[in-house]
Amino acid sequence: MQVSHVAAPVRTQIISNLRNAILQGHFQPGQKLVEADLCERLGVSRPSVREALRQLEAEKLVVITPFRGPAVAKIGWDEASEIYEARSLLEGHAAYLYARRSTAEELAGMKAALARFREAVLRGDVGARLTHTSEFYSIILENCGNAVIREFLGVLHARINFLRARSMSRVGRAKESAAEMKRILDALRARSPDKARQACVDHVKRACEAAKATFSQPGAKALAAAPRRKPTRKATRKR
Amino acid sequence: MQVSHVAAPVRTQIISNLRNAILQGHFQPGQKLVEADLCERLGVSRPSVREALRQLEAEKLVVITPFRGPAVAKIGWDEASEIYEARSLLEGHAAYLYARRSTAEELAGMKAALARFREAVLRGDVGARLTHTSEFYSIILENCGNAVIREFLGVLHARINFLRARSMSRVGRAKESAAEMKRILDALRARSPDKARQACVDHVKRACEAAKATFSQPGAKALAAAPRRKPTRKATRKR
DNA sequence: TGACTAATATTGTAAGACAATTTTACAATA
DNA sequence: TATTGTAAAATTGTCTTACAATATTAGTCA
Repeated sequence: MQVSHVAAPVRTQIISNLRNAILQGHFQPGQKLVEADLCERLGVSRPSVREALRQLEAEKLVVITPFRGPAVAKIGWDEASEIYEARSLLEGHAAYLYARRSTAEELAGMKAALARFREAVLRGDVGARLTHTSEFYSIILENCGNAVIREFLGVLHARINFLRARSMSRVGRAKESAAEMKRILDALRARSPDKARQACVDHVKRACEAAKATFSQPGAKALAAAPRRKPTRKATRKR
Repeated sequence: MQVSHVAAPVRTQIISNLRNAILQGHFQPGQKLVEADLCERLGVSRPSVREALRQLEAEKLVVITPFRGPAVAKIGWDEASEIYEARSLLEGHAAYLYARRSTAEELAGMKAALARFREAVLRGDVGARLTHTSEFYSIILENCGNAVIREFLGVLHARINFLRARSMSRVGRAKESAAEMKRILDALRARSPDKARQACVDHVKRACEAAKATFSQPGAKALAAAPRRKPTRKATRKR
């Protein structure tokens, strides 16, 4: 047999590195990603970097404009709104499906994740809040029985990650969030698909509203700004 | 003559070519895609081909196994079933959204597409059936107001394209399909979001059942199987 | 026949090169 | 000064070549 464990190909690591860097906000939305820079920073060749960037482009985390190169995807409220809508639909359905399939162990795991989340709220640890929210949700997604939906949601979560971080950093929203998660868990315990869906939809709706609020608040400017392209002069170069 | 809009990077064309070739069944599911072959056939370099393959991998049309290379994605019934489930959810919601936004022109366009579809059914033109079904649906998707949902559905349609072609090739299913599309159109004309959603969900459900039938029928074997290695021997020169 | 080893094919990754294009810097002009 | 046009620099798109790592095939031997 194949001993495997050859570890991930370089390209895979590049993808992980860049994705994490983007999700953790080490790159600002809209920031240009110069290929040569990435090569040097990661110590890999340009073809490898380019292949990785294609993949991230497909995930919508990176936008590549011909001859202008790749940049971290920038998201406006209109697009974020669409994402929340799709998320609501898919996440609600995942919970609907999962309500009939949950096991005691899994529910215990969700309870534990929720407890850790509450703890993080009290502790004021924003990063941990996101981590434990993800733990909570991933139990639903991993076991809902539909990998297609799970993967779509993974992509959507990544795209609005920075919004989640922003709204989750407010204690009020975090506490609300905990209550909503509790309702989801209760519906799952009751094995009620419809209630689980509704609880999820409600949760996403609240999260959406919280995220929307951050779009018109101080501190959001850095993310929303930078719409400046060329002032007025456009095509004049046909030479 | 530089016609401005050069905007056609080689890679983009490679992606289109390969995607079309896969969707039109020029490559069998499971078939290996040897990079050197593709380079020669398309007259491009290996890095370009590899970048294109990454993108198609992200769309799930191609599966790349480390050190074994890319192959056309093969889909089993379990996975297809998940896709139909997600499609039902998203397509239903798209119709729900669109019911409130439709214009007279668009509805006329859908009517025309449906007429062309019926014609294709009578004519026995399987290719045209798919084309016009897509026309019909794309009007809904393009105007439903949610690009995220639209793009997801585009990916899902591509993944089960061959199933649609298979089930659509049966006159019985095609006629049924026309009736279901008519119901969708009627619901849209009535501007009834809930009815539109239901009509779409029903349509997808029937399509799913029809597709399932083809999985256990003669003729399906060629698609499910394909463990055959191509004894092709093309590379044997220059060293 | 079956297992083991060598030969071959293919992929993963790197490095270098060059044309196409954008971006920036700078000079010229009103 | 502000604006416009041009040249230089930077960056991307693509190709070529190269080689190590791995998988696949062929061949050998018992």
